[in-house]
Amino acid sequence: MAKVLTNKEENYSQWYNDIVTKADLAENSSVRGCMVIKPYGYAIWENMQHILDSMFKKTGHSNAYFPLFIPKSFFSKEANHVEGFAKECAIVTHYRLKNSPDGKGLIVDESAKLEEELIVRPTSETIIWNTYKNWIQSYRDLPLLINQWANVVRWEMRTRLFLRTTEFLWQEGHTAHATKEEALEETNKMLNVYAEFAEKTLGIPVLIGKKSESEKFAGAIDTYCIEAMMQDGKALQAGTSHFLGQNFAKAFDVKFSNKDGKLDFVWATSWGVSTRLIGALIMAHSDNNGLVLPPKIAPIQVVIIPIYKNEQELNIVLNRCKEIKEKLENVHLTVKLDDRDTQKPGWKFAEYELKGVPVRIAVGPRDIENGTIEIARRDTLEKSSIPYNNFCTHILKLLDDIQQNIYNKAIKFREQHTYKIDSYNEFKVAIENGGFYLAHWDGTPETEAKIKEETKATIRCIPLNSDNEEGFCMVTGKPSKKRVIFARAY
RNA sequence: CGGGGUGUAGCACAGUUGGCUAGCGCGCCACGUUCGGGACGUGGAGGUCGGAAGUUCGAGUCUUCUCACCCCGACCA
Repeated sequence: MAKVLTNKEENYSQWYNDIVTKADLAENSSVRGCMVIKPYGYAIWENMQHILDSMFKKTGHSNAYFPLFIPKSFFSKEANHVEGFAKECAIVTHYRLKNSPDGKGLIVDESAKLEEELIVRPTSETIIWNTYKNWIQSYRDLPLLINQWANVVRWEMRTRLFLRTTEFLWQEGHTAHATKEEALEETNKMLNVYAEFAEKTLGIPVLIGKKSESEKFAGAIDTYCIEAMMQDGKALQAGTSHFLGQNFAKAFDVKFSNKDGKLDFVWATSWGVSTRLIGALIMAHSDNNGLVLPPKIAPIQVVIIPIYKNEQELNIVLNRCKEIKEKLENVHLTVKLDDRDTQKPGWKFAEYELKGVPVRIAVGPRDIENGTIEIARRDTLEKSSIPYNNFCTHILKLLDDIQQNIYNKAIKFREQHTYKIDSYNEFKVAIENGGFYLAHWDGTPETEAKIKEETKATIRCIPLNSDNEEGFCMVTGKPSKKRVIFARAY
């Protein structure tokens, strides 16, 4: 087979880019730092949307939509928030163009300058809280549980397909609560929704934890996150859930009357995941033959490829293929029958491997004769021949196996690349090979900054699900109550 | 914004100290043989060599300017 992908071990970035482009997920657009998501890539995103949406509905959330543009003044009402985002905003200053006097195209009409500039949202806290102010008067209006599916723009210096683009798609939940406890519970609940989605649907094991002060969201009291390990040993933040305290309520003056008739500021949370999850999916599971998709998220779960030499064989084989397709669709699988006569079977095999389709069925004259079908699973690349009778049950079980196996493989990889470490000198050497390092830290931003500067590693999170352990900071030797996770990150 | 690099066919590239009609591979089109792991043969189409100016008898090649993109840093879901 012709080599189509860069070897993962040779050049991880190139391998990643190859998969994104060759599996037909996305490409760079001519617009600076922006990405065109192609139909196959978008289908993955749509599946994520559907599954997440149903999880949000179950937890009582509703979808709504807020404006793309945020007046600059809204944006600067929360001090930490503005500081965090000011450096990466796209700003609308004018609303009209005119013909250039020299006849060479269009220029900005200076007379159409906006009185107040509009910011293209990098996140919607400000516009949403400005709106919530009018929606909330009483404890009877709470909790307010809203989610938005939207695009946002962050003017990043360097971009990478799916992982960091100037414009990206995401969902952002913004909730308002009467009490601190309830808001904290919401923060935690949504973090767990994300963790469950990552693990059960995407097959990506994640660590749940809290961000350090320097890594937390601009404007949050606490930021919680799910962190995943990619196959080069680097960490990827796959989702965040923020406890915003009363920061935004105070900035936008959102008060409500409680049951005792007293005025109080509401408590807030926000949480989001983005198209970055597609990048996570690629980097967590793919191999040198291309993408490997967990069945639950795959746009095509089973592909059927007919094999034939002449028209007579084609008729027989194609009839069998159509039967197979119908039976699989009856058990609610997404099936594609690729009966194009413009590509040959070998080409199609390679193509669907590149695209990560979990199960491939091939049917040829030999199978018709023997009463079998050939099935190949993408995760292990194993092929086998099974009887045509009752193949549906077999496929359903196989898809479950694949879903589970992909997750098991990923968690095994993470375990093999997670280390407890106590010596900073050893850490400096070991971090070069990637991986997660559980180490003691004295809790100060200074030490964190020193480690980042010297090793490019950051604290990914302070894990929530691990036991306390007395120890001493690997850098300063000061006492520590718990190990935190260090890694290099995307 | 600093440091480095690249612009030649849809993609990936070669093109010598300036020289004749600008090339290879993949892909594309046609025909034939093939079709159970990205088939092969023969023929064919496709280029203002990123842009502008300059040097020269002559520029893909040299000079200046300019634009775009990529990589490394700072920033970040």
